[in-house]
Amino acid sequence: MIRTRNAPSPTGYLHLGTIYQSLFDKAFALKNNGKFILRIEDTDQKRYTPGAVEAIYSGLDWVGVIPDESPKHGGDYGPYVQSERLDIYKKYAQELVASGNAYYCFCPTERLLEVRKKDQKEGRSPMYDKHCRNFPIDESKKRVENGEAHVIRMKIPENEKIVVNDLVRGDIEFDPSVIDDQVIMKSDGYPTYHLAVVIDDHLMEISHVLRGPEWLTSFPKHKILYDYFKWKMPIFIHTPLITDMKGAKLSKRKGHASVDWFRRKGFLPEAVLNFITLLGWSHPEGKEIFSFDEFVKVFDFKDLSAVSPKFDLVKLEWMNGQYLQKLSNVDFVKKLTEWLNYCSTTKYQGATEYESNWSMDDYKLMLNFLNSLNDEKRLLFAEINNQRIKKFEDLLPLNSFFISDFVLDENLLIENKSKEEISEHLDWVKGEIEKIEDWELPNLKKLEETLVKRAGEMNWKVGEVFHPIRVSIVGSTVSPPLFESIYILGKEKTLKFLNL
RNA sequence: GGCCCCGUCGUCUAGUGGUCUAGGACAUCUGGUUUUCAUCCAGAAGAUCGCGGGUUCGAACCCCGCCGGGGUCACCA
Repeated sequence: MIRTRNAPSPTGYLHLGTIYQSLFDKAFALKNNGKFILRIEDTDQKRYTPGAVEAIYSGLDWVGVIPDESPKHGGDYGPYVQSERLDIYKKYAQELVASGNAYYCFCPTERLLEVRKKDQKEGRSPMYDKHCRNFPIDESKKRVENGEAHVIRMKIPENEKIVVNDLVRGDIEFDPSVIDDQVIMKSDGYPTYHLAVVIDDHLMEISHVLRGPEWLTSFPKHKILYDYFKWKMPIFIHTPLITDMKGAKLSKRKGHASVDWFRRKGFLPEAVLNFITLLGWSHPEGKEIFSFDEFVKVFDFKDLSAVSPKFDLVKLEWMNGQYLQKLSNVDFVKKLTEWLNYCSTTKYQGATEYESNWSMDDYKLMLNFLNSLNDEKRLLFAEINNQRIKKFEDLLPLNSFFISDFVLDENLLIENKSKEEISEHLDWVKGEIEKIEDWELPNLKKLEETLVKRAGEMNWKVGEVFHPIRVSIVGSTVSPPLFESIYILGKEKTLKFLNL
């Protein structure tokens, strides 16, 4: 039975890396008729953030990577929250102490700090000096019973090379002298990651462990623990580390470490998923755009690369644009409305403030505007915008005239003509628009054709005829198709703006 | 600094000893379509396969050294 898992800790917003790993986990499980498990690793009470668990569910929901087992979805291997499994860890830790593979350590923090400082001063890697390692067990037990503060450390076997295996990297060898006698039980009775993962992955019968490359260095500790327990190890795969364009960890400042950042920018979850799928993996046929279902069919853990890819936002934008274009107008409107709703009713979840050219009012204004339109106009709005934007957030500069006023720049309007010429021209257009009784698109398109002819008669370039109309109505030289926009805007408003 | 991982166009990558004068995609540039902006179409430029040694008739692909980048050295995960 294939069982994969992802085990985020609830320490804040949902990190991109979490959905990156979950997507591979889910795909591999789906392909092999297995299960994808979500476990919450909340053994660090100090870093626990309320709401973080909800953020994990909501982000996973958004991209459609749904766990088969989790605290929320249930399952036969629970509890799926580590803080509810304390008794289990305690039992196994004591087993380790009893078998002589772990020991009580009473060193106070100050001493640990001193040892560390000395190591650094003398140019060594800071490591615990095993001060308590060989205390007689009876004596240690007595001290514990007397309530003395203590932790439990695992013993790293001396003089024995530790070899671990990673599916994509092969065997990796570690010298035991560089491995610390790791604390596995903290003084507060919580286990550390190292003990908890090993126990949980075993008890939950995880067959493949996919995790970030930052775990590579502590991998031997986990292997030793598996050996101590005489448990069969799952297959391990360490993913590539997604970096920013400079090659460093994804920047919290720029925001794109947070899944919610992408959601708020107006990226489609399918596009985000598709894009990160291509980081450290490539389609056997070289395809770039494909559905998650198709991905599931061809994906295998062993095809993952070990290289750390840089996250190219520009390419994501291109891909999102491709997805946006392929949407039907109905779906475009639906997803846009959902997005506006989301942005106007939720708070950003990320490490920093969210920066946007949209104000909270803009979201609401745009939503109201869309709702005020009839179906035909709403669909037309989608039609004229869907190939002009890369993400929903790009909609505002192009369409702000629909929802807010602007200050007209006369120079922009007149350009190389005279004020009189432009004014006369605009008056003529205004007159023609006033004449339109049935405010239907074909009638406006007719006017458009007339305008093209009129350009010839006036000896103006075609563009010169449309330019002033666009500027006076839109307030900018750039807009979606003019007459479609005018149609959506309505006769009244159009007439109001058509002035010099 | 020790240890570990990684190293093909600016970026994501294909490539597993001869078919590589290294392929694709994004970005860039040029041209075309076009009433703006886009889209779309056509084309161009861009990689001495990190460097140096081997092995081999032959290496981007195998071996060694170096260099560079990243990760990690907690009672955080």
